[in-house]
Amino acid sequence: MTNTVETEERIFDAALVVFASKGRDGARMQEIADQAGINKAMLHYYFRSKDRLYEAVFGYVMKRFMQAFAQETRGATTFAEFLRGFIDSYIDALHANPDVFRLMVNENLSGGQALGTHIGRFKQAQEGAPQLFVRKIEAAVERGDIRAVDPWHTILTVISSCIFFFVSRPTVELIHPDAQDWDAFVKARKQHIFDLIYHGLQPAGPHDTPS
Amino acid sequence: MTNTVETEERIFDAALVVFASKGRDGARMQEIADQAGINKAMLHYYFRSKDRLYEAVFGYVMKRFMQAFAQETRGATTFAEFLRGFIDSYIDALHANPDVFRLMVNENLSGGQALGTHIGRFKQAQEGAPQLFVRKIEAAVERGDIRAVDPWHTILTVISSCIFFFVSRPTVELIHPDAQDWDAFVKARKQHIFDLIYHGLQPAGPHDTPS
DNA sequence: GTCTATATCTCGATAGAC
DNA sequence: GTCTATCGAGATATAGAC
Repeated sequence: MTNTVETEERIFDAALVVFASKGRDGARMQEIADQAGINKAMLHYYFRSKDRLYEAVFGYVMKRFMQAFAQETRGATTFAEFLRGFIDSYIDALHANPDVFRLMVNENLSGGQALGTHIGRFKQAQEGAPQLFVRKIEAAVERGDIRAVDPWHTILTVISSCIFFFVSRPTVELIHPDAQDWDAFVKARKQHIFDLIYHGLQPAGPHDTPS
Repeated sequence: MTNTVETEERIFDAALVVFASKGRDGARMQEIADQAGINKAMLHYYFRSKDRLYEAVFGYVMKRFMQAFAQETRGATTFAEFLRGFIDSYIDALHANPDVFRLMVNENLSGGQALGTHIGRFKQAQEGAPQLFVRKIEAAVERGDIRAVDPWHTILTVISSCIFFFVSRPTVELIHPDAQDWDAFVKARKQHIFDLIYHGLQPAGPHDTPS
């Protein structure tokens, strides 16, 4: 009777949070219902089963994951601008919706069987796939802007540096001195990652670093 | 009657694998028993409950995690040697026992409440803690061997680069062209991480990179 | 569409024979 | 110490009133 779309979204958002934290098997339907502020029976009314709910949420996660790659960095003229734009928008996406990426990691930890279906489109996606990043690096190498590095390993290192501290946030907050103010920490981390990677890619010899 | 130590170890190893994959709540005692090749009742005979079994396994994981930091790199004279030694031994530890680190990540994803107990010793551990790494960086900065960087962010970036590809192995194998031969990939990744980070830390101006 | 009540099954844990 | 059998709590899922 009441707004059906809104309830479905509430369920969906709640499910994302719980699945991201506990995983497909560890999640409890009751906890999802509580988090959504509705009754347990509604979960089955909107999504038939726990598995179907998970599949729906995971499909959304894969879409967001691909979009995070495709963030608009085409305005960039120099490689430095491109790299900064990529890191900034990728971390912004993580900061705005960390559970999207936590769920991806959780799925990987438990074997990643749900990946198979979605990863196909991922590989052949026109723009926005890792291929875009790889081509940018290869072009910059040819131009002599950066050293000759393996582009696949490079993108993996960038992604790792961007995602991992969100995934292990509890440990980071316990160990890292500055992580109490999380927003400030995230901002500082953006700067650090760009700075370190950009320097790491510079050709040997004298060079300046963009701010 | 038969070798009690061996059975306990079998259970322990099996529990590590299953907990690392499914997490504390997602893991099933039946699956652990199957993996260990023994009966379900034995789990409760050796460890009273699922929670106690988890605590035992997680305590072991924390110990190994700390030890991975403390890998012997004191023979290193130059900063380059130290960095390479750290990356190599850290990735070796991961390669030999990936589930140790997967469980750590899983615990973090589900809130990391089990961390509190163990992280205390971790912070005040004499040698082998991140502090060792941080001091090495600070010393190298003072000597002018490397640029002035935030040591905490730097170690976090190194650790991220070393751990993350193990954690998301299923995705990496699907996307990354060279990851089919995992052992070779791990070896190549060691080299890449050292190369990129080391260059990233070099002072601006002419410099050579150790092989 | 939303709730209560309940059916059905799975899982953690125990009892007891050997 | 190791197994089989089973109990009881808690989970998913459904039925049915409103």
